[in-house]
Amino acid sequence: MLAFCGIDYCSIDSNGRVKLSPRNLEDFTSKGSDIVLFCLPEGAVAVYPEETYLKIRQEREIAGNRAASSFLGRQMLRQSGAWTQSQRITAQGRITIPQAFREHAGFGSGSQKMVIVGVEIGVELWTVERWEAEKRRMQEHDNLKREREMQSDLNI
Amino acid sequence: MLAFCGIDYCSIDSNGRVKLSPRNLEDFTSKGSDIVLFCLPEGAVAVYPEETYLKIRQEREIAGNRAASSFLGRQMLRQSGAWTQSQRITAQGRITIPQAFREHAGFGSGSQKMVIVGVEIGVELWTVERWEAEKRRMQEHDNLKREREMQSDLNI
DNA sequence: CTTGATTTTGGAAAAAAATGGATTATATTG
DNA sequence: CAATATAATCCATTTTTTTCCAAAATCAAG
Repeated sequence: MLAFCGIDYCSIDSNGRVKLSPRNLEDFTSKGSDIVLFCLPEGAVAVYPEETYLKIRQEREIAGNRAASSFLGRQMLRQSGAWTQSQRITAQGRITIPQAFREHAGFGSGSQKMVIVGVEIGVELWTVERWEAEKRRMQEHDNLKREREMQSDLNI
Repeated sequence: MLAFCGIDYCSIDSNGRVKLSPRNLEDFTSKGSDIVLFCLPEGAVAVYPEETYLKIRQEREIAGNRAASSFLGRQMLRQSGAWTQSQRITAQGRITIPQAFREHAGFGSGSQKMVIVGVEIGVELWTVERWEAEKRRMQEHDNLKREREMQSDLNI
């Protein structure tokens, strides 16, 4: 079975809680129920199993211990610290998105529809509008790429 | 579980006291309840566990051990001396920000809303306004980065 | 050195928010 | 169309946060 695939339309309640589909739940719990929420610059919230996140985190490890004594170093720490939070999936299969993360991803204060997108190594939470926009953006990019490939095939 | 992560909206009272969230409190107390307050040039106050701060300071010392025999050396000592203060977290999980530090970070005299930002090795205290500005600055940087990446994908 | 005033500190009570669970609604499958 | 499974809403309980008050400590003036 492929893990973390497909798209779910579901809802986030006024307390920021999201119920995972049984399929996604299973994918998470098979790696332990510790997860990491991470605000993506794209304007969505990513959810990874903790062990997966730790690997990602290592790849962009900060050089040396000088981190806290320079502007850039502090900014990097701030970036990854502020927009990351670990959590545990509840007994009812729900996760709670913290206030600041909800704002980042464009979720209002009431309960509303949203989209959970599987991204193979975890899932991403999007508002319906932003997901639609992202889909369009990806398609445009692909179209451009197609044209380039066709063009360069002619030039050989 | 990741330490010192996430963002908390909370408040500072008219005496400069801030209540830490249980999550952050736990992260501090696991390293002993001695902490160091440090005014950042970014216009916020950083809070590190004492042992973490000592490491940061050591790194800085290596860079310049001219100490008290030059203008620059004295200025560095003055800088870290004046804008650093050690303290202990109270039994109620509160810390008190000294008057001078409050002014540095832009906190007025009354009680007001503020933001506690996790930075992996400690936390930072920001006024709401300054944190919003800092967020925008980081986001702009990310937007530029995204455009570059997309562009270079087309040029392969 | 003593007294009075002001600031700081700790604690408790009230308010707000988050959590868990259960019931109701919706959708899906046979 | 009915039965089952899944999702969403609502409510009660607990936890957390904030405000307020009293006690202690510090400081200043006499």
